[in-house]
Amino acid sequence: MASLSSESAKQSEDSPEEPAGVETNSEQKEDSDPDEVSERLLQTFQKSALSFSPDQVACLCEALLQAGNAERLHRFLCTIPPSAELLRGNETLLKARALVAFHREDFKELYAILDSYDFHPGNHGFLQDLYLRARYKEAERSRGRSLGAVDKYRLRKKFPLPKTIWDGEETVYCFKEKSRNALKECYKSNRYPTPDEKKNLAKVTGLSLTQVSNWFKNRRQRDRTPSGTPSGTHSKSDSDGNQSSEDEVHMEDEPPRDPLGASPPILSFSAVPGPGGGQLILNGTNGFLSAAQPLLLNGAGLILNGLTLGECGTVTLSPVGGHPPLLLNGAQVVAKPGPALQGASLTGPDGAGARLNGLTQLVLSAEAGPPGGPAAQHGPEAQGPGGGPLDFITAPPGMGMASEGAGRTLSSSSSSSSSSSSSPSPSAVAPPPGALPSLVFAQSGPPLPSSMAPPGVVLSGAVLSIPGQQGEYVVLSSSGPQLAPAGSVCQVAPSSSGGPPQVYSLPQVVPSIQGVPVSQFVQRAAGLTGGPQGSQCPQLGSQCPQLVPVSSFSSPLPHFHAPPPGQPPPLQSVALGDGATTIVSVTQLPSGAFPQGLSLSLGGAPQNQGGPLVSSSQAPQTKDPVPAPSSSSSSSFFTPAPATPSLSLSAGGGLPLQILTSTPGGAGGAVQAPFRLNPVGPLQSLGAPGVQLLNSGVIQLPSSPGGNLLLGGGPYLSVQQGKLILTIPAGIQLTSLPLKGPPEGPPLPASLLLGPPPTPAGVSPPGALVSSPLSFINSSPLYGGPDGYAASPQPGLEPPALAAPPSHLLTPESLLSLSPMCSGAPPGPQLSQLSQLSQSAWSPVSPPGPAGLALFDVRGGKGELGEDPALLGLPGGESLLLGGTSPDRDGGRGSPLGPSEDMDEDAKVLTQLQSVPVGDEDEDGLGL
DNA sequence: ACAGATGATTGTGC
DNA sequence: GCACAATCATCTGT
Repeated sequence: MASLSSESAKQSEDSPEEPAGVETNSEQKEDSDPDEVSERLLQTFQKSALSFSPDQVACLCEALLQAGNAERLHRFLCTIPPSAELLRGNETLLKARALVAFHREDFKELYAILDSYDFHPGNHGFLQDLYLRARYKEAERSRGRSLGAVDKYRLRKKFPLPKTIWDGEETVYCFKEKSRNALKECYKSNRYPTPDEKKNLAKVTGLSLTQVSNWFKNRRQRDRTPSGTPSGTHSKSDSDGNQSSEDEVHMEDEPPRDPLGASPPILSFSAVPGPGGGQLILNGTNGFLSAAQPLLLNGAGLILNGLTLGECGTVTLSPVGGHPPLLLNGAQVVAKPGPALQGASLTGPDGAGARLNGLTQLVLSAEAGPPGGPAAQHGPEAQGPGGGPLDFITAPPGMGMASEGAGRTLSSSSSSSSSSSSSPSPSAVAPPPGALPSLVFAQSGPPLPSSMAPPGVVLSGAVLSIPGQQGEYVVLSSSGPQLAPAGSVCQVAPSSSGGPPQVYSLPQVVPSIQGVPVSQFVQRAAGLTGGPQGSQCPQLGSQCPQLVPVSSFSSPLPHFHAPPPGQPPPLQSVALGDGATTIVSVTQLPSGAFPQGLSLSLGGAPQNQGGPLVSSSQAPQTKDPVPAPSSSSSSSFFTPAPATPSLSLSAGGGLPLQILTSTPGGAGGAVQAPFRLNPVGPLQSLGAPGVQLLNSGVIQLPSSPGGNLLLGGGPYLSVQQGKLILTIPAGIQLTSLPLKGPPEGPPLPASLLLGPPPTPAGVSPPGALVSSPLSFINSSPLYGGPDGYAASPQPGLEPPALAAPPSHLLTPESLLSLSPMCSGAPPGPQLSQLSQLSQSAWSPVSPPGPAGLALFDVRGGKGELGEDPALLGLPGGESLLLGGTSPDRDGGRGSPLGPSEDMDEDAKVLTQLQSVPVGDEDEDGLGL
């Protein structure tokens, strides 16, 4: 754009007469609005711009400025040769150019313009506003989040207004010192000035009559109320410093501060080196994990690739079984001191320790804290029909959370930011901006299967992940032999190529609990758990609501694999590939019916080039498959088996797990459907081998009000081809713990925003993921997670240990968020998707069930089925599944799940979170 | 028009 | 970045 002007300038240097930038618009038409007139005028003028005198040009600019159409103004300016004559002394033109520069976000140019000329005081207001907005916007960009009042204040301090647009007079608060003095003088003599005196004061001070009146009123109020009465002296001496006189000791205060702070670890992963060798792999460029709470990583192998861990109170990495080590590759870990103390420790197995490769920021600080109070307890509320209190939620910074409050994140990556991220972490090393390093936490032990890249499929344990060669497909499945009622098969075929897809069959996963509805299990679980929490259980017991988001199937089917022939599923296949993302949702049947099997089939679809397709098919029945929302909400559907090779996962009876992914709707819309996991079931152990979540969009893990999320068995997250895959191996428990829920949207650095590397290959080494149970593949960032994740390695292991104290569990607020956030950077196609996705926020919704707690337990292991006492005995008894409902406030897009409840607070939270990130502010004020 | 209460900003210190 | 006090603005009741 600037180019236009420059070009034109060249052409007609001094001769204003040349038709310089003609090119600009040929298009016309546009709004029929009121603006139409101005548009026409503009067009007309543009054609003959040359003939205008500077005054006329200025007039036209003024008109366009008033109209507030930056676009047109820009076009118009392009037609004007930047000749000195025209510009000289033409403030209107400069203003116009400044405005255009602002809209184009060419801040440098804006500042240059503002500095280049001493503007008339009459224009100061406008230009000051422009200047400050530019500063704010710039900061927002670099920080990846919207600015709060304080942030803006600091920026104002940091970047004082240019003298050219400011008289230089100091102002305190809103009033200039001079005005304040005049008011004070008057107040001394007369606390109740007459209207005339007020008018006079207003005139003298430049303030409005209202302001003068308010000032006197407030002044009297302050004099009166506060402490007593300084009456005579009311005047504080003013500037001289006086004010302190009053004692400020007001009350003491502070009720207990947030208990939230101290909570049990929110996120813990533990993998056992079992056969499958539980590994935790976090691989993503965008990935961001932020937890207010401590992070516990316990397990055999941890691989963090490209993830940023932020705000964890504590991070504990302890290798189990001597397994090796942690590999941090380019990952950043920033932990803030948390209340609770688990002593942060980073430990490598054997001492061998973790390896840090690449840029890594590791900051661990541990503090001891009380176990945390349960701040918000779920109490009664937790339950709710729908809503338990959901706690957590994270929104991407960019996303707009209005509230920034929470998010603090590590932003090291932000590029320019002058801001020093001063975080306390000495050790922190800021990664180079651009580089988002891929971080990899790789275990030393098992070699990462990068080699496997080829079509290779790696099966370990229950999970199978295959990175496609070209990233074509990724399949993760874990098998759980046992229960699978329906023989579901997982097939993975490389899609991209037209070639014959290869299909692999994997054992099915069957979560079902012998036909028993999950809800029941839940209850049982509760009962088993007993304990303190038991009390709460009742709520749970009531029935775990199962989330039934969409209309999925109403009738229970035994299990199905194939979709009913007749129905054309609305969405049959989804391509996870960059390009198109679709949503797949697998829902359980509404209460009552549990489908026995669910199958997901992933076909190799051509993602953009290779993206895998995912289709889910369920059996079902009637339902209209598509509730679909107009916009895309998550819908559930069945997909028949795609012709293309596909991978299908089938879960046996009653999986409690829902997976919803939203699609971009195609188009334009904002599709924000998040990916949701709704846990339905209680703790049961499922024989299910694994659960996969594929989500192009956002994954939500709702946390139940009280729950912890336990992941046992080594779930891992992997990002491939831009997708985040969560794989849950055979046995896994998920419990949600409450966290503080700051929305942390971690602001993503720009680079992060981009998300997963475009490369098809994706970040994750394909083979790598072998055994881990849980994988997330995410093309888009993930957001919020459940508060805590605790993973217990294997069934055998005691989850409880990991689990946070019960008390904490309930806290609604705490949530863990996993968020790889993205900001909405729009650019590339992929990006665009991401951005869309990113917008969606996780909203945890409490499960419908009375208690918000649901437990999710998936176990795959062979043999380990169900009944694991351990599992049942989740800490807290509250178990949580991943589930969430979607609170969609957005428009209802559909949150199917949602019956929700009242979301009182949740709502608030959501609101904040949802605010969208990027960009937006601008328009406001400038009126353009 | 003023008193009060209350909400939003601003300014500072840690 | 948070906490807190100082200021201002706005709304309600009298």
